[in-house]
Amino acid sequence: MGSPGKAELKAGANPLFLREEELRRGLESLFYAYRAFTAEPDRILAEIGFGRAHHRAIYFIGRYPGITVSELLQILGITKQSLSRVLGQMVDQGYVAQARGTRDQRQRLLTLTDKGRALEQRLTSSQCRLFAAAYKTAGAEAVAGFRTVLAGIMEEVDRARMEEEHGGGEGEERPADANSAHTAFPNASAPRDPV
Amino acid sequence: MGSPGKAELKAGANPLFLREEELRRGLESLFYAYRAFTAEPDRILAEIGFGRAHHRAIYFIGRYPGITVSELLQILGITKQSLSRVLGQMVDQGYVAQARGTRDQRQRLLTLTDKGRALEQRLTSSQCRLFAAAYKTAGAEAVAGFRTVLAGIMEEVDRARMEEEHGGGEGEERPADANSAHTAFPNASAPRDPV
DNA sequence: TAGATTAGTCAACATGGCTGACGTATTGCA
DNA sequence: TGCAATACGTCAGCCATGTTGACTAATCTA
Repeated sequence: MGSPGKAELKAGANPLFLREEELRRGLESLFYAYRAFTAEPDRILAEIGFGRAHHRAIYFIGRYPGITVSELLQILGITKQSLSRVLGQMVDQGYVAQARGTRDQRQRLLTLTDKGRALEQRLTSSQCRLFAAAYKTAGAEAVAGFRTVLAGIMEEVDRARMEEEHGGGEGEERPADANSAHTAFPNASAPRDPV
Repeated sequence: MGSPGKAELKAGANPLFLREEELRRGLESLFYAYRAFTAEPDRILAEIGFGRAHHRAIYFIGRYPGITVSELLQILGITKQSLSRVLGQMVDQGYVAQARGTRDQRQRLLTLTDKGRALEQRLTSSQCRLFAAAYKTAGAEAVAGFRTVLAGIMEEVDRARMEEEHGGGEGEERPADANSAHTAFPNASAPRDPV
């Protein structure tokens, strides 16, 4: 505020200026919130020599047990070389287990070990605490708005994946043990868009 | 969902499971949204050999014209060595101008040049478009909730800075030209917490 | 005047992205 | 049956951006 270059925009109660102000506060909020969101996990991970990339992988493996490598790559949006670096460490150190797919033996179905699940829980519960506190203060209505706006910001692919998962099995019609013929990844059963 | 290790949690309509599901969807939404939020600026920046670190610096210099280096460091939460790398490039290439402080000649007050302002506008308007579309779809009420929850997630320091700035001068009682005796950074006039 | 503060610098290192090029096992189709 | 496509892994190297530590110079302030 007080930017000399935008003086003409802020003169009076210019609605364009107000709109940009409003939007800028949104951008900044997202920036600051995301930083807080990653801060505590980063500290936990640093204790064991891991980084944020490990967190992402371990989170989504815990989220979709039996997920294949290529499905995980799609979610993370990184190259297999980048993933392999962190995945290799997590397998070596006993956080992640790999099993050959039964339907397709080329696949490596990824699951968390007990050790991995413990770490994942520690990381996620830390972030959940942060969110739960914010949710409690903000109220249910604000939370609904929060999720709606985030859904509007994210890419359609990601929104679709979340919706598909949500809309999908509420109960047990999809048993997701690691060696079943399908994987737990929502989009996996029918590979509609080949990578 | 379908995690074998949480089978006991998801049996029936366990409220704890539902709560964790709800929270996890929040975590994922933030992750996906933040990625979309940075995607387009990253592409623009890559054109001119800049990265996300440049974006952050140029954004906040545009936001707080006349900001000092140490104030910018506080906002960004990085080391001066990290900042100096990107700041040096931006000064060299004529995106950012430095002026000695008049009150304190040790300070370097940072402002954007016309070239810098043009880039900043290009980056910000890209993000603003994304937000504006999401806001429009979600509605004003959702937007309020969005901002409330983000405020609850971010660190108090950042929340305070945003509030202070917002609550502060609506009009012109704080002329923020680069060589004035104070800086445009909200917390700058009274250094309440020494770094 | 002494010490604190602001800013800048050099060097070295870690993380986590990337590209490109290969190798291997397996699958699926013509 | 045989070959192309697929899934996965790996080696090598590059780049951006964060870190620590040490040190200099200018300037302000008690």
